Amino acid sequence: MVNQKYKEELSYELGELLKSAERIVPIKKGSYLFKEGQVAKEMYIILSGKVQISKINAEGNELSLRLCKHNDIVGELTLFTVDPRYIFNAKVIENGEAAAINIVDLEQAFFKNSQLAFEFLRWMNDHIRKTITKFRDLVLNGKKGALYSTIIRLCNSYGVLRENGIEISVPLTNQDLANFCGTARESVSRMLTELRKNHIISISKKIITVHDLEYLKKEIDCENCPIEYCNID
Amino acid sequence: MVNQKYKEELSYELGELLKSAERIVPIKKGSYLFKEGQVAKEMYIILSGKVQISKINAEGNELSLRLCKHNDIVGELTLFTVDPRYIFNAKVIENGEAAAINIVDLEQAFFKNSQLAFEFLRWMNDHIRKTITKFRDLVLNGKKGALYSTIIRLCNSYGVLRENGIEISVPLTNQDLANFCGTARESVSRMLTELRKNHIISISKKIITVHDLEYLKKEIDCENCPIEYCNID
DNA sequence: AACGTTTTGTGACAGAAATCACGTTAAATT
DNA sequence: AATTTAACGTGATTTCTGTCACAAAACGTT
Repeated sequence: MVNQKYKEELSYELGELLKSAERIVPIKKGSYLFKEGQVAKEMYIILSGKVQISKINAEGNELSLRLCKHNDIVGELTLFTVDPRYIFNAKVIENGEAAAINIVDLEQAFFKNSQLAFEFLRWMNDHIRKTITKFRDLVLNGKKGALYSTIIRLCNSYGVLRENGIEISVPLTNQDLANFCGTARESVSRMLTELRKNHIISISKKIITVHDLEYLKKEIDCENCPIEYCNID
Repeated sequence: MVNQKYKEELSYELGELLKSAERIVPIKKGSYLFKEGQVAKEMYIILSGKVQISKINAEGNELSLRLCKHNDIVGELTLFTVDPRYIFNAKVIENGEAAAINIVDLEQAFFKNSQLAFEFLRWMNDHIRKTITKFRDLVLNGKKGALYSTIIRLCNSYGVLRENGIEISVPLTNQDLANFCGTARESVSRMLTELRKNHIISISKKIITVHDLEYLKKEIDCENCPIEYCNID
């Protein structure tokens, strides 16, 4: 049974899920929780630290899909498959711990415990909704729309309110942002320069502070959808 | 209780789901099963006919997300939400019938019946995996990649083997294809012209026949993922 | 068959975005 | 502090994609 120290901080649903957890693994910056193609035996709940989910294509371009933190579930897409293999890379970008849940056990737990299955269904539903709205932004509004949408989502997931705006509390290089947008590093650099020039954002030590979130939202016809669907987790 | 005539054709999982169905509704070409923003009371299983799921943005551009047929589930994203509203449009493009499932009843059914919840979880998991791979193709390989990926998926969902190739058994205009790719109609027209010139495809009466699927797959570095994840449903 | 409507193909052009190149700045390491 | 490495900014150029315009073709209807 798993260490109890995180239990209180978890939502009820995750608490239920965590009862199935086998062990806690430490995660170290730079290492991978799992890599594409590996046989999948476990799904993870991030307890602390940060993990980036990404996919690398044949030309070597990396597409980042999620940036996960405390209470996020990763490796969930391997459930219910005949030959379970991870289809993405999970790179640790900040030290922490993750609870590992054996997927065979979990599938059985779902079967026995409809409360658990129900909560996971709810999570899955939110997750797919989030995924679709995220990609819609990437596809429909060009590269500028992709970047602005990414910044808005980062604010919703990692924003800390400061007197001069919202600070995104994760250091991100231009290349990191480019990977989230499916765009070139140089294009991101140019767009960020323009945003700075117009005092929409400012950047210091790879930390972005957004001074005018409304501007970004207006530019991409943001519908102000609920924050549960508009984040980068 | 629902009409029995379709039961035999359904997979086991859908059969289970269908037990919760309340009524069968006829669907007529040109009408909408539901529209974005409407209060959602029902989820549907398509029994026959075809339904296109799409989203229209502020500028009036339409992005098509799915093209659904027999045994596909639509309207599923409204489950488990506090103020359930449809977030997409479901336009009927071929006459048929759909089984309507009350979402409140269904949520209760999931809670009571873990078998049912389990099967639906499996479906959701496949669905999100499919969604991610689809959008990845749209984002990473440019507009040509988006079109080729869409054609490959259409083959997997609606392809009929002919002596000269795979016939996509749904009439599609260039605009329809453009909507699936998030691209301009004229761009699609040009790309299709080029594919025809190179004898990769041919088109007759809005029906595309693919003569060289391998060419399309090679161009977008297709990994030959399982057909369950590479379709347009 | 004649008509109106929708769809298609294509040229011309403009704007967006990727790529290449390279000097500068910032960060990490010794 | 000095040195190496990584990240950034930006001009120049090329490629890709969208937009506009319009004629031709296909389709549906009477």
